[in-house]
Amino acid sequence: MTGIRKKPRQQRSRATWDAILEAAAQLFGERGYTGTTTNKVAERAGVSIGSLYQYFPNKEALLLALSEQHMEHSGTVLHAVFERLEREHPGLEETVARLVDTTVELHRHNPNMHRLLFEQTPRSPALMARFQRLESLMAAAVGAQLRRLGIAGPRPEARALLLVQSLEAQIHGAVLSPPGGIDTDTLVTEIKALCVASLAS
Amino acid sequence: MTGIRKKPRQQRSRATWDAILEAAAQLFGERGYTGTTTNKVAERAGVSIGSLYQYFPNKEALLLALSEQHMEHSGTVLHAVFERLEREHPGLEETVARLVDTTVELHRHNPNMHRLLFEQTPRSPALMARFQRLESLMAAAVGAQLRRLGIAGPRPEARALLLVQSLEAQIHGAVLSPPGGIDTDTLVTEIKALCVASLAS
DNA sequence: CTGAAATGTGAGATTTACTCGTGTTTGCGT
DNA sequence: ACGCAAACACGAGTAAATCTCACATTTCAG
Repeated sequence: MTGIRKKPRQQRSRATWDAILEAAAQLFGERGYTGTTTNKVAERAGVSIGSLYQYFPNKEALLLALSEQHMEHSGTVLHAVFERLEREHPGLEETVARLVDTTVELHRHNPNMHRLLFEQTPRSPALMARFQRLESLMAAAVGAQLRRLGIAGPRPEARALLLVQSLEAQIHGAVLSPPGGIDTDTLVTEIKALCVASLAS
Repeated sequence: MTGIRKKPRQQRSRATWDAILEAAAQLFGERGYTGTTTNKVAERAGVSIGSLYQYFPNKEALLLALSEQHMEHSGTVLHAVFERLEREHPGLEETVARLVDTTVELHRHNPNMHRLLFEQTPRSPALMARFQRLESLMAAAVGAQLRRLGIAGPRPEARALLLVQSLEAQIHGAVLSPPGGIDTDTLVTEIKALCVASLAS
């Protein structure tokens, strides 16, 4: 049901594993999740359908593996930003700006994958669990920044979690569903302003 | 592709129409969207599979019809709240409190339907369009409140839209995915506080 | 070289969304 | 009351997709 059926032990199988995921990423991006069939994924990857099911127990497992890669990347990038914040101790405005800007970049970098994971996909419990885990990590890091800036308030964890959820939703909307009449940059500026205002007691 | 294939003209057919949607709501709630089959929906509704497809051109149409009902209800409730705000002109804090509380109630009222529409479902273009339309209406109404309170800022539409997205995400998370260690009421209180702070210039 | 484990194969079993030809009920003009 | 056209209901059957399984091929340690 979840994740991977068998881990590759030889390079040969690692290659087919990669080929399958690469083909899945391409086809999901081109035709959407429901629009791609496992047979077509196997075909484009140049392997038999049997090989696909040797490594991924079902279609959703392909999506989960892709989400794993994507979230790992996002986690790494954000981790670097938080480390730099710990080193340089910038003020509130600069801190918010850096976090918002990198999150915007993460959304801009591969919009298809983002749309795939957060819009076109039936969010299974497994996928939701992965997402919430990343959200928790982010909230913890944001909470640390709030404490550093002395604006953690009476409930640091709650405040941090809400900020993470808010920014995620706002940035996702601003980058991926640019609404009529307002351009993305305007929205990003306003996002930063609102966030700073809500914290500057 | 979209919506309804044939509108009922006799009471008899109206009854089967209702039975089908009721069965769909139950099964979607119990087994999720991908976990329920149209055949099972027809079976539980006590009608033949042919009858189902007489009224709903495909599986997704069931979901769309359900979302229609749900959003119509939400729209009505929120419309009433905004009308009352126009009449009574409460201050910022009270305005935010009323909007947050009713949104929380809407989420609490039928969590399964909410989860269904916003988590378990592949968000088709049709569904996304409906959702964004509701979001736009909300943003317009919130914008009017901001102007009334004299806190619209330089870009009222942008600010209103961001507030709507933020509140939706935060409340959705607080009510439907109560995170470990923090209870819903604490989160709701903090949501109001953050929202008011971000607007009290 | 050899055998066992790992990897690869693809026909087909199973499931599911959806169609279509046919039968039944309802409303209505006469 | 009668008949008839339109609305409604039916369910076996079709096409297409997911996933299995019995067997073939490759790799590699000893």
